[in-house]
Amino acid sequence: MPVGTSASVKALTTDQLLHLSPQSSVLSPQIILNNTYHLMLRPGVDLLEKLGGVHRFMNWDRAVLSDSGGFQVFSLATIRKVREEGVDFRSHIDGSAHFLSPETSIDIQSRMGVDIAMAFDECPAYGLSHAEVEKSMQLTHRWAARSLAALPLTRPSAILSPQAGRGVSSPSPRDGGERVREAGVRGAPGLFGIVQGGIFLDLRKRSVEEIAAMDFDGVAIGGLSVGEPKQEMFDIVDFSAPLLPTDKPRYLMGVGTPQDLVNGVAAGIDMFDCVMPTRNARTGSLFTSRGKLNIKNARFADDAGPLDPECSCVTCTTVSRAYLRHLYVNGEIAASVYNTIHNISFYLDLMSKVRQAIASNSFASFRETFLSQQTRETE
RNA sequence: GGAGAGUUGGCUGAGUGGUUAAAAGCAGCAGACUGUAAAUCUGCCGGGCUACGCCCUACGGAGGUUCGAACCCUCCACUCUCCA
Repeated sequence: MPVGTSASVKALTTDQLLHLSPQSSVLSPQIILNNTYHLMLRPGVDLLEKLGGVHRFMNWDRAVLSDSGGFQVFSLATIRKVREEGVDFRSHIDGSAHFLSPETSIDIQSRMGVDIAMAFDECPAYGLSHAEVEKSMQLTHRWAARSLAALPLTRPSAILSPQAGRGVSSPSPRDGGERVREAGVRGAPGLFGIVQGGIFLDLRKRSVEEIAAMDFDGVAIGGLSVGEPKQEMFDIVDFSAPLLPTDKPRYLMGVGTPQDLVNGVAAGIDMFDCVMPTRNARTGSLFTSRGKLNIKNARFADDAGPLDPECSCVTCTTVSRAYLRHLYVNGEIAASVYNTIHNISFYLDLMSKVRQAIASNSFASFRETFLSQQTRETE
């Protein structure tokens, strides 16, 4: 899932995002991420609802998953106070006071009209003690139950998308049975629970059990890639993923590098989101079939070849490395556009290949080949 | 013709006796980026070494004062401004 925090995959128009490649339909994202925290502060949920929800707002007919704001409250480190009811915090934009709780977060996500909402969780910092993480995890569990209870049973009135009906599958009937996703109409969002527990395996196990027992549409592993060593992250993923329900999507939040995705899939993960492809694109770090490269390097100054000969995106099929370097070095806006188009394409292409490999029962060898290619020195 | 200001490392530009191989910015060369306060941040950036230290060359040129000069003095060269 490309990340589009403020209802925008940075550097790209919605149309550009839909047309990353003139040739390949694979290179076209089916879902993007939005962020409750950022959108509630600006432009505000009232406005978004009034304007028909995020889909209509950004002219995006495909799926949207919204982060609940829990992670931002943790990572922005502005003045905040976590209590049982929710979190008091100050806007990083103007310092104004705000409050997020399971109820308010779900309300906002529903009114934004997203397809998948995330439970409101607390993301503990790396380095906290077992006792501290346990306390935080238990709060996340209580908040998970409240998030689920806060989900509207009737679909939001203002959210009608012209070509919708592509929401998440698995319409597990709930009490009341009114949360039915009607064809052509965006219903209430699906809701994913989030597993926490820091780097402690016993806590992760308990968290998986608690979250899996609730009536979520999918389960996410949260609280990772927050500064812990990579090995520690994968110890948690390798341990937790197999414990997750087999009949629900599994989402590893905030991860990661191309290698991380492949390793995550190996562990049993279905979904990922990460700012890496888009942010790195804007800082000149590009992913290719032969490993990562920095387009500003002098060695690309006269390189007339395509960025990645194996890629069919707009960037790789129309301009040279030399031109991309020139744009970057000159600070041209087009550099961010071309680079973002490519990096997202690379990630989408990678996941497409992963799906094919799984379908043809050859994922293990695919993984081995891919990891060796990526670690090879870029020419 | 007269009066004044200036010449600093690739560029712009601080510095006016020692802590100056010389601020800062730019350019250049690398690196980082993992549920996006990021078109951002970090490092290197005269040369050479048997490098956590030493040597050489450097603030227009030449000479001088001084224990010590980019900084003070003399002459020369060049640039700019103003007045006739």
